[in-house]
Amino acid sequence: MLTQTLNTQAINTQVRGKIAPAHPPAHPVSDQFGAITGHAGLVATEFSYRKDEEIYGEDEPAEYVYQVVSGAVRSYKLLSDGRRQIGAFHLPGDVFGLESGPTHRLAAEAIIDTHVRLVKRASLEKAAGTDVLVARKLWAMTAGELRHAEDHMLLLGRKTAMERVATFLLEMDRRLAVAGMMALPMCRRDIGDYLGLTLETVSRALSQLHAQGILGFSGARQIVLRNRARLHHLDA
Amino acid sequence: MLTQTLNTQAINTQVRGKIAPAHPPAHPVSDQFGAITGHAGLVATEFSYRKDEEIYGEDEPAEYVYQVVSGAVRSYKLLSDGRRQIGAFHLPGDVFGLESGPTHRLAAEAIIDTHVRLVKRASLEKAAGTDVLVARKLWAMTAGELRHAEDHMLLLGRKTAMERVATFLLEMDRRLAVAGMMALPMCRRDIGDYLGLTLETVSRALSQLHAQGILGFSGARQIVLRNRARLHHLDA
DNA sequence: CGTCCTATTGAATAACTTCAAACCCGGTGG
DNA sequence: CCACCGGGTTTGAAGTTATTCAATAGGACG
Repeated sequence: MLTQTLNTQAINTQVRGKIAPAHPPAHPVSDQFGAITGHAGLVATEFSYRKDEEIYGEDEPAEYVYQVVSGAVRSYKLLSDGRRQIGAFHLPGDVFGLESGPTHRLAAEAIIDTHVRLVKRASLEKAAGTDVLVARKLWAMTAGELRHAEDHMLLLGRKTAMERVATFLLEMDRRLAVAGMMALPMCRRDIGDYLGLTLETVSRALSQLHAQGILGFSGARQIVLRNRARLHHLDA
Repeated sequence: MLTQTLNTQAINTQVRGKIAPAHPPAHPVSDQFGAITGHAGLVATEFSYRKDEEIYGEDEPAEYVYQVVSGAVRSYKLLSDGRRQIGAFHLPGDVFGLESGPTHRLAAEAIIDTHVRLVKRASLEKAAGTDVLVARKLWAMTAGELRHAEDHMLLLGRKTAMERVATFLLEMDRRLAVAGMMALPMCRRDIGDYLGLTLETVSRALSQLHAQGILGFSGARQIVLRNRARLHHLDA
């Protein structure tokens, strides 16, 4: 597939190794899969998805649990008329698709060409049934997702457009900044659908932050934060 | 305390029994505490909170896990300037305050006079460490909260005011309707802070639904749904 | 070097909020 | 028993924020 070779980020990561991107995120990834697979001797498979390819659909049976090796994934829900709410972005190291019940409650798509590792949900269930530490880890991962969702409800329900964009920039800075610069894998529409805004409103907020010198661009998706303190202040 | 006897809902439930309200909600409550305490022989204490009393604060150590016996509880986050997002309402039978980590990430307050049962978090942790079924149940409860949060993100990020109110009414109808009527324990401001709207917008939406004959009032907080199909249609 | 997709910017519009006043009802006290 | 509070709710009018519709600009890639 030529499309894969078009994405330099995916190539680089794949060439370098199994999981860790070239520059490990500041965020504590600590190999969440390893904590499980190491313990229970589970078999992890690798797989790739092309840009915009669906990984699983909403309400599909949850057969696998995934970890992003390289690339990026969006998890989302749709309304009948096409309005979309992205609940989370999954970046290298992140686990996604983990369910306690039988089905995926959000759909997942690759934002860019993406490599994942995956294990069968059933084998995790089995491991959790015999190993209390595995069970504890699964709970902790779901609880981590819940915390993010709770923070995001506050953003969606009560923050202004500028506050939402500021929060987003700080989150992405924390999760994927390399040498003070972040390479956003997602487009403005994705950001808008994550923040409950239109793509135009996101663009206007970013332009305003740029005009105030709070951030710098080198291409629309390459952003440098020049003043995190002011961004925190805008975050409310 | 006279205040307690003023709330008929609380009285009725307390008189009838420990947990189940007179008319069990369609929603599967199935005594979530019992599934744990029965298994591990944990000691549950009872406690009461008066209207608007704080049960725990945001970021407080999570010492207990609670179950509503009667009354109602709101879980919420605040921004520094006082804007509030209610993440969930907890009604009789619901478990709340369950954390995988060390602290409560939302604050909780009694909406009306409320009775709870509670168990020490540490004893649950201990039980989960020896009994895989308990561990599995705790995970499932957190996963249930996550599902609700994911649905609510869609509402907060992408639904219109009318759609939000319609969703709210259907949720409350499902969870606390008795003989086709629901007695809302919370005020319009609470509803607004749950739906990411102002109390005035909530009131206007309810008035409009009333004018269209979709619901009936007998007092501002006693609502009868007269046409669930049309409400579902408005929900998008 | 052109093409296509994405992003930016502008202007008009719509939805919701804000501010304000009136109303309603449950509870209190005369 | 009734009048009166007072918090909560409804309704109205003006204002604000974000959306929508439209056009231009920018970049990556062939």
